Amino acid sequence: MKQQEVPVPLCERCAFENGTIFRHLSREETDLINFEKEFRLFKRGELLYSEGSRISGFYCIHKGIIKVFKTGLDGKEQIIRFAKPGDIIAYRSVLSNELACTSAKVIEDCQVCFIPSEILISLVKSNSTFAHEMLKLACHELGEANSFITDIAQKTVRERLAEILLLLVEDFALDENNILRISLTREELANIVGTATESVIRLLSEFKTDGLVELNGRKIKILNKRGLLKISNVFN
Amino acid sequence: MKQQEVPVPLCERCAFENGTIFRHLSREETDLINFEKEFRLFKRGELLYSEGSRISGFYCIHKGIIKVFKTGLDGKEQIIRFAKPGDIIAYRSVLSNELACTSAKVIEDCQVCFIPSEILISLVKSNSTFAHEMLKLACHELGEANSFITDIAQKTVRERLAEILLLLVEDFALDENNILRISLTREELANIVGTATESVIRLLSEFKTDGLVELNGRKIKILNKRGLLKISNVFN
DNA sequence: CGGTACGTTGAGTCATATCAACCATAGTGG
DNA sequence: CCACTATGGTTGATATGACTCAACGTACCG
Repeated sequence: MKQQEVPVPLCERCAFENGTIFRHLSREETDLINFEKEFRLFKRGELLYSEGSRISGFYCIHKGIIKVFKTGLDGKEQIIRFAKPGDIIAYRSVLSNELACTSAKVIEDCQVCFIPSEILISLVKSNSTFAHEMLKLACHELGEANSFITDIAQKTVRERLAEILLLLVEDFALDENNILRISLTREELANIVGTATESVIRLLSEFKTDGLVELNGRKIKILNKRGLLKISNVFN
Repeated sequence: MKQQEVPVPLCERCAFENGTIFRHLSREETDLINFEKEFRLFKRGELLYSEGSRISGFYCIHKGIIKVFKTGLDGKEQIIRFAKPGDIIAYRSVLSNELACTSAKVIEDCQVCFIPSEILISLVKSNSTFAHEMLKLACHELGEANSFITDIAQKTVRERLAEILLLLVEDFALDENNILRISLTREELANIVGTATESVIRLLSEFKTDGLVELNGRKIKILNKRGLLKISNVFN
């Protein structure tokens, strides 16, 4: 399919369907974004922006999945979070006016809207409800980052892998066959958990042996959530 | 010294001297805070608020040092950050309207102002510059959290300890004898780095052997910043 | 003077990283 | 159509960083 054949989504509609942050905007404001934004398509593996670069706008995901990661010294990626339809990325650098502290790469083919920095800044200035919602968003993410720090610092790889699997279930849900609706390489899984690829492989096959998951390439079928929860050492 | 003998700081003055976020407020706005705020003293070891509790306001630090931490399952603390004069804490929970995701405990005797939640919310609503500055603050912290995640996930304990020492030098500076102006127990150091107390002790004494630091109880004298930088594997 | 919190050291263990070899798959180009 | 290559997955052997446990020293405090 050629790029021009994919219809450009309207913000007010996408806000409703995907629950974007733009749901707190007036019709005039979403119209402004519709006018100023640039619709882009990206394929798996493509890079949206990379660490250290200056950012001239942020992205609102309409379709697809993106991984946001930092690159360690030896080139090893640490995945910080995923963005899926309705999420925005790169807003951090825009608002703090710093260079990008992460890179973003496509996991699953994407349709995104690119919105210039000025728009975000001016909305924050002119619409106080929107500003508050952005603050809620940033503060919420901060809370999650703090939890993640504690987990990585204190839990074993085994515990973290179980926890991450459950988080992925929360974020991306299971299909009708209980298969996780996000497909990651073993290396990517390792780069979330913060471990070596081989360790993920070994632990996954242990989980399989224990009847917690079923593996078929990148398809992970979740058989026993409760069991994973127990391993992960979280109670919620 | 009795509590009433310590003079209550004025926000407009403290904003100037300590560079608080309130420097972006008008005189009327700081006056409002001065009127509504409650001045409090805390001694080392005292708890300002704790994880899971509902927060009715936030704190602006006038004097002293506070550690902000999460408690892991086995009760082990993970220190997330420190707050020193000019910093505010607990704003995250206020703005996201969530329960506190951290606890805060005094490291060095403190003078703080407690400001009710409503004030912060209303300032965000009414003063767009202030809202933007709060966003910058939150986004900046988010960036730091992301770096920390990557470090903990990828670096060795040795590297992290060296890095943390340098970060502490940045944040709290050295006195005239090159001694770090923050005094932490070995356990607290371990709880920043994310390791066991014994590991910190062993590594510190290695650093001492290698002529990088000099140890005298909790006093840490920094002898060779460049050496620590090299160990920490950061170049900046 | 006993108690409590903190610091230190040694020994043993284990989880996890590293290294190496190998297989499967898919895309590429001649 | 077939080598060729790249990428990802898997497994085993080995090394080791870091944790745990335990004992003991030290210092301050009421």
